[in-house]
This record gives sequence, C-alpha cells and structure tokens, in this order.
Amino acid sequence: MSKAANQPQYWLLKSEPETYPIEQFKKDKKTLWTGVRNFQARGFMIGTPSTPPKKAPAYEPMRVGDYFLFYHSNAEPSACMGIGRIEKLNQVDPTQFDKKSDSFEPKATKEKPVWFCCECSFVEQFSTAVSLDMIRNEKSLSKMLLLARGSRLSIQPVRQDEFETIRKMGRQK
DNA sequence: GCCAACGTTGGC
DNA sequence: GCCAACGTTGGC
Repeated sequence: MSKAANQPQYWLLKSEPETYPIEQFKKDKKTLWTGVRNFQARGFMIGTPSTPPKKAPAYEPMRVGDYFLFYHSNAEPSACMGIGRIEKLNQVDPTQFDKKSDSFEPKATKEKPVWFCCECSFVEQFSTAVSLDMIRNEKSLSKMLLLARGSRLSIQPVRQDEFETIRKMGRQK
C-alpha cells in the first residue's frame, strides 16, 4: 500500500492477430482497447476496483502512464510483440452499441453503458517476438500469470522485473 | 446463494 | 478441430 502513486505499473494485454495485430496498433498510434467482456478486466480499465459477481482476488487498477506488453494470443506462435502505454481510463466501449459487432451488448444503453475500456498508445514493436516457449524457458518468468494453467484473463498484471526481462528479450536481434 | 448448463478462451 | 479450464447465466 506504500507504492508511490506516480510509479508506473505493468500489464499484459492480449489481442488476437486476426482481430487486431500489432502492425495495426503501430499504424494507429492510439487505440481504444475494445471488446473486453470480463468483469475483472473491466475493473482494471475503469480505474477503480469494481465488485465482480464472484469473489475475485484484490487488485490494483490501471493508472494513466502504466505500460503493457502487447501479446498475440491464438497466434503462431503466441508471443509478446511489443509495448504500449495506458493513456486514458474508463472510456465507454463503443462496440457494445454496434449490432454488427461480436461485442454487441443488448443490455447497454448510451445512458447506462455496461462495458468500458482504456485508450492506449503504441510505444515499440520488438525486433524479436517473445514467444510463449521463450517465456516458459526463462526461469525468472516462471511466476507469470500467463503461464498459470487455464489462465484466460485477457488483461493481466505483470511484475516490473518480468516486464523488463521480456523487454530485454524482445530487443535482442 | 447454489450450482448445472452453457459459452468462451486459447494452447496444442 | 479438440478439449480443458474457466466465466457467466439463470432456474430454483
């Protein structure tokens, strides 16, 4: 609880390359991280802990200035592709109003949106994609949530040392 | 508030 | 495409 409020925290955000690849993120420079439909992940992006329907572990929400690993899931291979930065919290996710979107939410109204997201900016793309295998083979990363069995959360907190280790691996040629 | 049924995620 | 693990829903 003594953590300095201005010190960035670190995250891992999953995106499927078929839906939103890092190349697109690089082009866009900024994007809304839309389509997340999980209460714990929503809580992270709203920026204040919200109460999930079931008991969930205590967590620190995102803050502006936090950094994240951009992870390609369902990819060949699945891998950390680069880094982004959290720019805005608690943004209304527009895809919930789009009937044609997979993320459409019939219960949502403009007055009472259900889903929120964050705005992120592109920071860098790694010269080397840091694959799941590489992560598994690095002992100091063995505690990562990503490696926990059945870990499906699409937004996960990452320790600073884990973030820095993966960044170093990604910058290697 | 329990829990079975159902839907989704994501590695393989 | 399979399927284990997990999250959400809804009946009671």
